[in-house]
Amino acid sequence: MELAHQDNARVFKAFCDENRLMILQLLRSGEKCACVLLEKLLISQSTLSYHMKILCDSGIVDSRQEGKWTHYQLSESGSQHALDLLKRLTSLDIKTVNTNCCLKKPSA
Amino acid sequence: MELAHQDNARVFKAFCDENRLMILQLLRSGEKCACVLLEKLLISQSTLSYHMKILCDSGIVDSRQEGKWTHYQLSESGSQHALDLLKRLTSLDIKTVNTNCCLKKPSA
DNA sequence: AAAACACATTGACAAATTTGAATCTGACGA
DNA sequence: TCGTCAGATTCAAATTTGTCAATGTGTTTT
Repeated sequence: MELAHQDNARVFKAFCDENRLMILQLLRSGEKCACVLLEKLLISQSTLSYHMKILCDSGIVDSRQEGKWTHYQLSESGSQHALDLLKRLTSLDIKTVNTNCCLKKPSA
Repeated sequence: MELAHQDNARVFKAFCDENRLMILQLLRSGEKCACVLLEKLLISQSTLSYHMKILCDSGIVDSRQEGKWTHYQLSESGSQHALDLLKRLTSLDIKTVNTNCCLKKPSA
């Protein structure tokens, strides 16, 4: 288990860019289409598109097409997955706890 | 509130590199000194030191000096902070929900 | 005191990420 | 059908990140 470090890293890439955090903040108030996001951010249209792709790929955001508009919203399942993952990555694993380390010199 | 996107992004940088995820995984079994981590990873000593600095700066890992050894362990408070942050970043903000968007043309 | 050790820091380079201008695609609207 | 609009994609440039060799700093050992 737990070998998918590459996939796990991708999930958190969603959260380590300032612009993406601003986008998420905007989505906290509900579904938004790209044009609304664009007018609230100081970035170009192609840059927004680039970030939305990363957010969707990470599973944190869902997109919905409606005519020529694309609507984005926070994904509940994606967020839950990220939370579960984060919890797992930072919790002690009782079964394997072992603090033997170099400061305990072999007394042999 | 919530203007510290730069600081928030720093927290999640801890989790978006494969080597750092492997390091966290190793720390799940308890406190480890740098030399133990080094022998389990295929990276140079300076690279390990670079990653440990990022992990400590993000608050996810604490370090403790003991003689010439440095011991690292998961920070419970740092992890909790990351969890709280993630929860906040991905939850709907009931107070400001507003899905008015461009597809609803003004009927004026 | 001198040598060895553990780890941090610096510098240089490679690789990945972020950016906007230009272009492409598909969906309306006239 | 043609022109326009929303947004994705491509491309090249700029920036950031990750890496290791070399060196620095502080500690322990001899």
